[in-house]
Amino acid sequence: MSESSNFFDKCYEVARQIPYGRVTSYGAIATYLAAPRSARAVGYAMTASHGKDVPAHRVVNRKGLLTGKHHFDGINLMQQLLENEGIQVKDNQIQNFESVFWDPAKEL
DNA sequence: CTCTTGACTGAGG
DNA sequence: GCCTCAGCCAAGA
Repeated sequence: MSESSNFFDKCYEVARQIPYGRVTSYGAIATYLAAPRSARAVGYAMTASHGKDVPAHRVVNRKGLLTGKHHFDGINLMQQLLENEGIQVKDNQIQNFESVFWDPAKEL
């Protein structure tokens, strides 16, 4: 119980379903939640995902840029986590983005 | 209720 | 491909 907001919980669930070594975009999650216009709201939910079992480091914007890295404990933490999963990151930009991209609306 | 901010996205030049 | 503008949704003051 105690759901702060159903919308947030939905975002967390999808983020948790992201396979290891893969990433997705805010819009992809929003689309999967039947709210393609709520991409910013998804990012907002990720901001509150701290302390939860949500791999928010696997969620980036549509360009594959680590726009949310500043919200982690360290500026390099997000990139470190991604590289730890075998994802190459260069200057906040995920390399081979479309290869590591995981779309919940299609894969799920 | 109104205004502001934000881990976004798409369209236009 | 890059830069700029506008639209959208959710939470907080």
